[in-house]
Amino acid sequence: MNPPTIKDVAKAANVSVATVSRVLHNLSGYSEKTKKKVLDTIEELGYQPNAIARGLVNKRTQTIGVLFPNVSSSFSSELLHGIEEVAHEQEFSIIVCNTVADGIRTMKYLQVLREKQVDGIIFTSELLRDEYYRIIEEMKIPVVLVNTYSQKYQIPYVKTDDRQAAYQATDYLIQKGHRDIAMIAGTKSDIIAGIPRVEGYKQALTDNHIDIDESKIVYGDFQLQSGRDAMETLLANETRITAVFAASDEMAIGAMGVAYEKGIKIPEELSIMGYDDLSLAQMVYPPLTTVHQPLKEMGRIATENLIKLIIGKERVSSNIVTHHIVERKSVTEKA
Amino acid sequence: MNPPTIKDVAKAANVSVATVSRVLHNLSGYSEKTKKKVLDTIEELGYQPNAIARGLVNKRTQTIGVLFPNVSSSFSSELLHGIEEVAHEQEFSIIVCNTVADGIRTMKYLQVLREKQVDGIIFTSELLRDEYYRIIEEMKIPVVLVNTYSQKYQIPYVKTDDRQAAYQATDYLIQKGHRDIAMIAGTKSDIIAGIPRVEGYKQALTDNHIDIDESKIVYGDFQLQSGRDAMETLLANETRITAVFAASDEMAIGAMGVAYEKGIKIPEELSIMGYDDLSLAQMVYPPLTTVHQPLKEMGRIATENLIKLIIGKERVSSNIVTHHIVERKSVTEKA
DNA sequence: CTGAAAGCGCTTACAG
DNA sequence: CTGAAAGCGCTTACAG
Repeated sequence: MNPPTIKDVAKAANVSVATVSRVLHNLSGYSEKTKKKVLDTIEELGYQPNAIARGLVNKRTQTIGVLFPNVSSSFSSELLHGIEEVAHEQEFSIIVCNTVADGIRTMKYLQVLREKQVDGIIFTSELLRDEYYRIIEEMKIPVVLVNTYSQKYQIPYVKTDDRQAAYQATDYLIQKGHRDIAMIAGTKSDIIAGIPRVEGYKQALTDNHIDIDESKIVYGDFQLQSGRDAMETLLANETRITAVFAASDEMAIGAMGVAYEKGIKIPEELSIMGYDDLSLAQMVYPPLTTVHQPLKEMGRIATENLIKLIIGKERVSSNIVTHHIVERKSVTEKA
Repeated sequence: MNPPTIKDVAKAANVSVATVSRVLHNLSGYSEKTKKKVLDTIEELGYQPNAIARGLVNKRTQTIGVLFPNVSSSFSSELLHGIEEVAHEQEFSIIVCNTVADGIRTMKYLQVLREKQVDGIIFTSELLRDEYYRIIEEMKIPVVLVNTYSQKYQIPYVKTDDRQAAYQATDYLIQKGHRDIAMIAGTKSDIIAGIPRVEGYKQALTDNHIDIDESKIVYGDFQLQSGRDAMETLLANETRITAVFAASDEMAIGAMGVAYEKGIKIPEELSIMGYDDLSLAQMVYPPLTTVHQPLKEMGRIATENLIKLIIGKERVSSNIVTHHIVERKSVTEKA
C-alpha cells in the first residue's frame, strides 16, 4: 500500500484534486462543508503532501545549501547552529556540504545543489572563486557569504571587521602595558582572515609608537598545531615577548599549551589573547581572553537575508557585525 | 530564459526525450553516433538534469535526514563529519535537523523529512520515543540509530559499549593505584549514556573490592557547567578523592577548571579522566586522558548501513564499535 | 463554489 | 536502435 496521494483523498472525499489542493493552501473557493469533508478525509487517510511533487511545479524546494570548508570545526558548528535555527523557523531545510576547502569537491557540490534545485546558497569562510561564482550565477539563485566576502562580485555578506578587531585586540594589550607583543597570524595568503588581522595588529602598534618587529610575527593556519609550532618559533627567537595575540582561539590555546610545557605561567609571565570566542575559549584554563565573533548570530543574519532574497526581495544589505573583546583570565596587566 | 530541460536537448539533438534519458543513464539502445550527438548538445546547452523531477518518478531523492539533539556540540559535529563523508561518496545529500532534544520539534522535523521524501533517517544521541518510531514506520523508510539504541524496537544502531568503557576507565584508574575515585556521572535518568556508565564504574569498584560510596557519585548533564558544579559538590563533601572519572570530556574539563581555581594540581594531586575524546581533549592543559569513542567512524558506519538498507539490503547488523583509553597527561600513578 | 485539464521535468514499459 | 505515451503527485489558470 502506497501512501495516499491527493488523488486518493479527492476520490474519498468526492471532490476534485483541485479542491483538495485549495483547502490545503487555504485558498478561497469552497464551502465550509466541503472544507470539513476534505479535512476529515485527509485526517482519516493520514495524507501527507509530497514536497517533491510540489517542488516540481512550484519551482521552489524550500531548501538551501550551505557550504563549509570544514563542517566539524567549532567555528562551522556555531555558524550552522544559527543557520539551522532561522531556516527551520521559516520552513526551509538545509543541505550541508563539506567542501574540505577543495575546489573539485566544491564544484561537485555546487552541481548537486543545482540538480537538487535548492532555492539559495550560503557560502562560508572561503574565498569565492570565479568558477564557483559562475556556476551559482547560472543557477539564478541567491547566495550570501558568511565570514568571507568578494571584491570582484557584489554579493551580500556578513562578517566582522577583521582589521578593526585585530587593531582593538592589539590595542587592548597595549593598554594593559604590553609593548613586546607577538602575533601568531593566520594563513599568510588568506585575504579575509589572514592579512587584515596582521594589518590591524601592525596599525595598532604604529599608532602607539611601537616599532614593528617582523620576527615577532609568525604565521600559522588557524589550527591548534600551528599555534604550537608558532609558539615554539617565537620562544626560540629569544626576543622579549610579554604578550601574544593569536588570530584564532585554537592557535592561542596551542600556544598556551607549549607555554605550560615550558613552565611559563599564563598570564603572569605571558599574556595570551585569542580570536573567535569559540565555546572552548571558556573551557580552557585559564579561560581565554579573546575577540568575540557572534557566529551563531552571523549564521542567523545570513539566513534571514538569504530567505528574503529567495522570497523575492530585490536586494539586501551586507552586514558588518560587531565584535567585542571578552575579558577572561589569559591576559593581565604587565607587571 | 529558463534552464534547458531534457525536452530542449531532445529537440536540439533531433531525438526523443527517451533517447536522451537513455544516454544520460548509460542504458543500452542507441548508436554511437546518436550518443555523441546527444552528449554534444547537452554540453552545448549546458543541460543539467533536474533531481526533483527525477525524484518524483523514481521515488528516490538521494537524500537522508539526520537528527541531532544539539547540532553545534563537538560531539554532533564529529558524527556529522563521518556521516557527510560517506553520504557524499555515495551520492547522497544530507538534511540536518536540530531537534534541541524537544519532542514537538522532533515531530515537526520528522514531518518535514517525510514530505521531502528522504530515503532514510539517521537518529542520534537520543531516546527514540514511540511517537517517533511510529511516524518513521509509516514513512516506510530505513532508520539507523547512532549513539543510542532501542530496547523496544529492533532497529540497527551503532554505538560503543558504555558500560564496558566505563568499567575499563575506572579499572584503569584503579590500576594506577587509585582507590578513592569519584564519578561525575551524566544525566541520571539517561538509560543510554547515563546509567550504564555509572554501572560500569560501580562494577569495576566492586570487582576490585572497593566499597561503593554513593557520596562520591555526583550527577551532571554532560555539559561543562555541570562538571564544574559537580566538582564543587565533591570538594565540599570533604571525602578523600584522588581521582575523578567524568562521563564526558566537557564535564572533566569543567572539573579541571575548578580544581585549578582551588589550587589543586592536575594530575599530581588529583587525576581526572574524561569520556568521549572530543578534539578539545587534546587542546586543554594538561591534555585529557579519556575514553576514545570513534565518533567520525561511527557516523561513517551508520551511514554506510543506512545506505545499504536504502539500496535494498534486507537487514544490516548493529555495531558495537570499539572504544579505547587514550592516555594523556591528566591521570597519574597515585603517589 | 467546483472540476477538467494542462503542465512541471523526468523515467520507463511498450511497440516497432 | 528509437519514439510516443503514460505516469510520478502536485498546482493553477480556465471555464462554468
